[in-house]
Amino acid sequence: MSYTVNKLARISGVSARTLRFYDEIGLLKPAFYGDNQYRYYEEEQLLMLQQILFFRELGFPLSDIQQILGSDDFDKIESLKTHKSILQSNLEQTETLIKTIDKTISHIRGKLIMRDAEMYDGFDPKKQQEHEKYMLDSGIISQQQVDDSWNKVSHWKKPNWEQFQNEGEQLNQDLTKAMKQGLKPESEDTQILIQRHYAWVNNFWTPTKETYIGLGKMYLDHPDYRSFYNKYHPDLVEYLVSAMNIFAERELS
Amino acid sequence: MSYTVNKLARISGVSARTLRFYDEIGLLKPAFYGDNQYRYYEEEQLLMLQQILFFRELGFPLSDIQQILGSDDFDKIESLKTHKSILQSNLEQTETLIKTIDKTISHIRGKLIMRDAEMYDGFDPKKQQEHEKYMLDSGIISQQQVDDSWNKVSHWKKPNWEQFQNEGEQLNQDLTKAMKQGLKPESEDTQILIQRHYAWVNNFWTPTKETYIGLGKMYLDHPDYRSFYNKYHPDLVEYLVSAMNIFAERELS
DNA sequence: TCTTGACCTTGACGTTACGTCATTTGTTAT
DNA sequence: ATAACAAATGACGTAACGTCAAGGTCAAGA
Repeated sequence: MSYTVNKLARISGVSARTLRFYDEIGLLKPAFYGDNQYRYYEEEQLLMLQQILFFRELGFPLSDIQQILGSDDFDKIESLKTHKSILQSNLEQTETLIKTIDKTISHIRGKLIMRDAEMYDGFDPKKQQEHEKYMLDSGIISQQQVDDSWNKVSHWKKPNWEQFQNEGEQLNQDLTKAMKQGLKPESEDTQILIQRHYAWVNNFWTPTKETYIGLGKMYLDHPDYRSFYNKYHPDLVEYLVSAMNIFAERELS
Repeated sequence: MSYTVNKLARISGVSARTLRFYDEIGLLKPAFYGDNQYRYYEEEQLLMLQQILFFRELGFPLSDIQQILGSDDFDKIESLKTHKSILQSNLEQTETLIKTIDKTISHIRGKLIMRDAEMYDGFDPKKQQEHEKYMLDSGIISQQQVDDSWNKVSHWKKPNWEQFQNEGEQLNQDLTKAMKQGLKPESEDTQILIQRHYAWVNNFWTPTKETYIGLGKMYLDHPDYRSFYNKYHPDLVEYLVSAMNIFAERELS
């Protein structure tokens, strides 16, 4: 019962090219060649091949496998031991690489959060921290909420940020338009816009009646926010905040 | 301050060939080429190179590095994440490989111990077990000592075994010679040989006066041992055992 | 000015373990 | 006989450089 290349390839799971290559480098010679130069393998070669594949899966280079299969059991054990220690140092190596990757990811994320924190409202990270401090000190939000908020956005992807910024931009434009049209802050249309504002803020945290009013107060108190909203219209902050107060009284608790 | 290839190579720790290669594949072009075709790099390229090397150490292929360095931080994080998961599956893979190696080592060791157990005294493993049983039953050694003995030899390397066998062979020949010369078992020369026998047995376990005598008794009782020593001389067993008894009485306790 | 030695250049082949053609010859089935 | 299939050889491609080889360039001393 002799196997031809493709038959042996199929039953052993390697390619015919591989068998030809092993023949070429002298790792596994066929049992004999036919008059047609065809390679014919037998059981013995099949067993040999299985040994080869075993060591190959362990990651031994073919040259080592050659020498290992020609050596006795003592030397096999030695080879296995040294190979094992190589694998073990690979393990450690890979573990530190993974740690490095983790550190790099959080580093980049830190940069990104800073950058985006600046981008979405036009304030630089230091000012952002001031605002946080203000909100903490004035009891608008708790430290826990600050942390939750950062955790929330740190998982955001690019599209999230873009959508978030677009929503904010659109909202402010719509508010400006409503104000210019002379709509009262308590008007239904404006309140619908404030509903959108509330939902928008929910991207970070969920204000209560009290803290939503506090947020409005911060808009008024802080020159950074004033100048931000002044880009749309000088009266926009007051308009927005009074509408927010009405919304808070009517809808929040 | 422009660096030439070798200078940049030295300060960055890569080879000049590597820099030329990176230029070739467009990964890191020099700041400019001189009229002499020399490559000149500047700080910017040094920083770039350090980025490249960072990702290279993480195991990224150069083609990926190209694309990563051209992408923004979001995509970098994504690349790092996917690379991390690749590394993690490598970890698992390697761990199972190590386990496989361990299993293979102990498998081969098992075979070896069997084979060597046969080789060193010419008995096959089953008979060896009989002898162990005999020695256990007759109180020559304890189960603990049997285990210790196997543990001892299972760490042996090829040279150990060869030396051990050579020592035994030499000792038996010397004993035969002494016997043929008409030396009495209690003669000093013969007792020195027995001293060697005692030391030889110590390769496995440390007999007491009583157990050393028991071992001699086994040599006499067991046909396997008789036929083993008969290869040297039909009277060798009796000669050896009586010398062992004298040694035990005089030297052991 | 000439030479020397250090430094630079561009090839081009070698490495690992095959994959993937292209081309040709051999076998088998209809 | 002819088509379809199987096997052969040969050669190039892969990744990331290492390692020559052969030849230009630069700074410095004689």
